[in-house]
Amino acid sequence: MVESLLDIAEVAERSGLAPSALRFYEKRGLIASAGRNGLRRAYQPDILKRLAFIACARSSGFTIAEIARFLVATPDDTKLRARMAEKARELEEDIARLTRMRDGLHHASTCMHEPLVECPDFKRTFENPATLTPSPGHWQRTAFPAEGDLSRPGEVPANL
Amino acid sequence: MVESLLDIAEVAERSGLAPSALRFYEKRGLIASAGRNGLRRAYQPDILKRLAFIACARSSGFTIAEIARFLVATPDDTKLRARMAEKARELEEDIARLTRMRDGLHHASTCMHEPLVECPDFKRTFENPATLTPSPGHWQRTAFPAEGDLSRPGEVPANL
DNA sequence: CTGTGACTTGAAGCGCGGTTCAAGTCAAGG
DNA sequence: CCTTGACTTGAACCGCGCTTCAAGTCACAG
Repeated sequence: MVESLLDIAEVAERSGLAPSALRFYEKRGLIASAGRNGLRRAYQPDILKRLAFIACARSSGFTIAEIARFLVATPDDTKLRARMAEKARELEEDIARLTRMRDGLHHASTCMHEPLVECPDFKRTFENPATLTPSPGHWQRTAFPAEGDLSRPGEVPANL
Repeated sequence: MVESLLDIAEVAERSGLAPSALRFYEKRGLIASAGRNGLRRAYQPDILKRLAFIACARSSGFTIAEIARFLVATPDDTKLRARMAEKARELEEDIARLTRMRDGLHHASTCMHEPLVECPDFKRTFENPATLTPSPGHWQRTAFPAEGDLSRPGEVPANL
C-alpha cells in the first residue's frame, strides 16, 4: 500500500497537466501530496479524479479560488450552497449561449454570404432575446493555435 | 440620417461595455467608428448588434483575435471555415461539460455529504468517459463576487 | 474669450493562471 | 565516494483582456 503512490511526473503525464501547474494548485489549496519521497511529492492515485474534476470545473468557468472553496465545502455551508445553485443557473445561460454560438458557427461554416457575419440567417441567430450577454462578470477563453497556421487567416490589423 | 450616430458614451451605456473597452476593440479591429464629431467617436446604431455578437463570442470562449478574424471572414476563406466547423464541434464538448457541471452543482447544492465533493453521486457525475477534460488549450473564467462576502466561505489557505 | 467637462491619445498597470528560471537538494547508480 | 538527473524552492516573467493614468483636444455655455 505504501507503494501505490504516484510521482509528480506520473501524475503530470496522466492528468495532462504540467508539474508546475500541480505545484501551483497545491499552493492554492486545490490538492495536496500524500507525502514525500525525499523531496519529491508523492500523490495518492485518486488525485487523478480530483484533477479531472478540477479541469472540468476550470473549463466550466470556475476560478481557482472558487474551486478551492467548493472542494472544502460541507453541507452546512449554506452560503456556498446557495452560490452553487446560482452557478448552476448561470451555467444554464452559458449552455444556451454556447448552443447559439455553435449553431451560428455551423451555419457560417457553410454559408455563402460576403462577409459571413453579414448573413441575415447568421445575424438572426444573435438578434433575439436574452442569453446573449453573460451576466456581468463572466467569461471564458480559448487559446488559438500558436501551432498550425490558423494564426493568420484574415490578415487582421496586426497592430501591436 | 446624419444624426442617427451614437456617441461613445451612449454606446458604452447601451452595450454595457466600458468606453475603454470600445477603444480597445477598435484598436484590435473588432469595431470601427463611423466618423468623428470633433475628436469624439460616432458610431452607427448597428454597432450594438455587433457588440452583442462580440460579447456572445467572448463568453463562448473566443479570444479577441479569433473574433477579429471571424468578423472579416468571407466564404472563400476555407481555412477559417474549417476552423469554424471545428470550433462548433468543440462547443459541443463544452456544452456537454457545462451540462455535467450544472448537474453536479445542482446535486451538491442539496446533498448532505461531508465534504460535498466526497459524495459518491457527485463523484459519479465526473467519473465517466470523455467530455471531462477540454481539448488542450481551452478554458474559461468567472470572476467571483468581490462584492458580497462570498469571498470567504471556506477559509481557504489564504496564502499569497 | 474663458471655462467646463467629456472626450482623445499612448503608455503603464492589473488580475488571473500559469510557465520559466536560477539555485539548491536528494536517491540511486557506478 | 562522486556524478547524474529529476525533482525542490521562491521569484520573475508571460499573455490576455482590459482599466487607469497623465496629458492633451475639442464643442459648447456663459
